[in-house]
Amino acid sequence: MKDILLDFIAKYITLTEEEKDAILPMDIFHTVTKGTILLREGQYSKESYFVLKGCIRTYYLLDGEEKTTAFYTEMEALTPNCVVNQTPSEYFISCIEDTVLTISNADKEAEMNSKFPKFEIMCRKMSEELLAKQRFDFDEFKTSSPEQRYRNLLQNRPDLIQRVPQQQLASYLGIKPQSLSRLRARMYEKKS
Amino acid sequence: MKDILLDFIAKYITLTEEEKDAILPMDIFHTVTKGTILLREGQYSKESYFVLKGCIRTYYLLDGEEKTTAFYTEMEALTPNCVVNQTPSEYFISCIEDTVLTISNADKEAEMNSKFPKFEIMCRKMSEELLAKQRFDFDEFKTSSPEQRYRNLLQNRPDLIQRVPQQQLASYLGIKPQSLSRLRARMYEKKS
DNA sequence: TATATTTCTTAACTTAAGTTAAGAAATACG
DNA sequence: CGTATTTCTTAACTTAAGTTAAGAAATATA
Repeated sequence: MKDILLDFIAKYITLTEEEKDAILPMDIFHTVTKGTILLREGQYSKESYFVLKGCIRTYYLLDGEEKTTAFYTEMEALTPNCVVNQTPSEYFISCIEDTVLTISNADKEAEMNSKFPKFEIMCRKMSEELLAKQRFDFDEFKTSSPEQRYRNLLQNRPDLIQRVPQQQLASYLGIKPQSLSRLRARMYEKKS
Repeated sequence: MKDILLDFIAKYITLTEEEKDAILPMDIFHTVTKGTILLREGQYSKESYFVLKGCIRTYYLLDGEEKTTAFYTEMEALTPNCVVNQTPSEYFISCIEDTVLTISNADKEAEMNSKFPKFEIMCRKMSEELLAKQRFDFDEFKTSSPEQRYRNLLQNRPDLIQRVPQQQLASYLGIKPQSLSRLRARMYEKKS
């Protein structure tokens, strides 16, 4: 399991055995069961997450309705807005599946940075890449119809369609669950 | 004009007079006229922009149609995806108004970092904040209707509605120009 | 200033998403 | 295993966005 984290880090920087040994005992590994809520609206959390196995989602509660806006699966990191802005969280984070993840915070990051300065360089790179990806995804969303978005998802993250409930997928695609059902029916009858 | 840059930096870090003096002669200030294209699809650029005065936009050319996805005005920074990913640009960047901006690149950033290490800390902070904002905007977009998005824009960036052509605003809102016209007509007849 | 060009608005029609509701399918759980 | 609960699908109807086209308004330019 811990190899996933090291593999991920290896994409950005090269670690010595010493450094690897420094990371693992940091007590950042956690196993959480399906349905666990990691963060609630209104909380002032300082925790960042990195998914090693499983799937978590962020969702807003608007007019009593859950609006899912993002999913994080293996090798994906999430620092909630509330951590960055030091404001109460506007959304919830919950586990869609039994999930193994690392939970970190500013103190632990500082510890990492002092143990090996490369770490900061890695974070910078990750942050930049994430920003670029985020912007690309947003652009793609803006310039696509719901059907195109669904086709994109099929193309790029087919696993999500299997592992995530449709109602959550729907709001992720910016539509209602009924519309997603209909859209899919439309697509599959076109094909035949 | 250069004060705008210093004011912006002051939001993140405190500069000594020496440091201020180090920044200004770096030859990063440029004035570009309305209509200038700073970056074209396909180019491998390494330049980052920071708008001091004026407005620039990013747009994709899809099926011969311009799809505007973002605007950058005073005090906003843009590092194009192609710079981060080292890939050809997927979009264009052009000036909507006569614009004053700084144009920077990795070399100049390195120069800055060596001149005062605080600079790197600032970039990290900015990057994190930007990521949080970007995610928030995306979430808001996903969970809103075109009309809500327009109302949001009226609320949060009313200047854009004045300074940006409607067809560009429309794709920024994820709809067609005709739909924006109609949407506005609908809104204003409701009010009366 | 007059004319050309671009941008914006309006309208009629088409397509697809939102809404409400009911039943089917899948899942949870006693 | 069977029942309860949740999730998904389907359908009919409403609302709004996409499309096509034409004319008005604004802007650029000769």
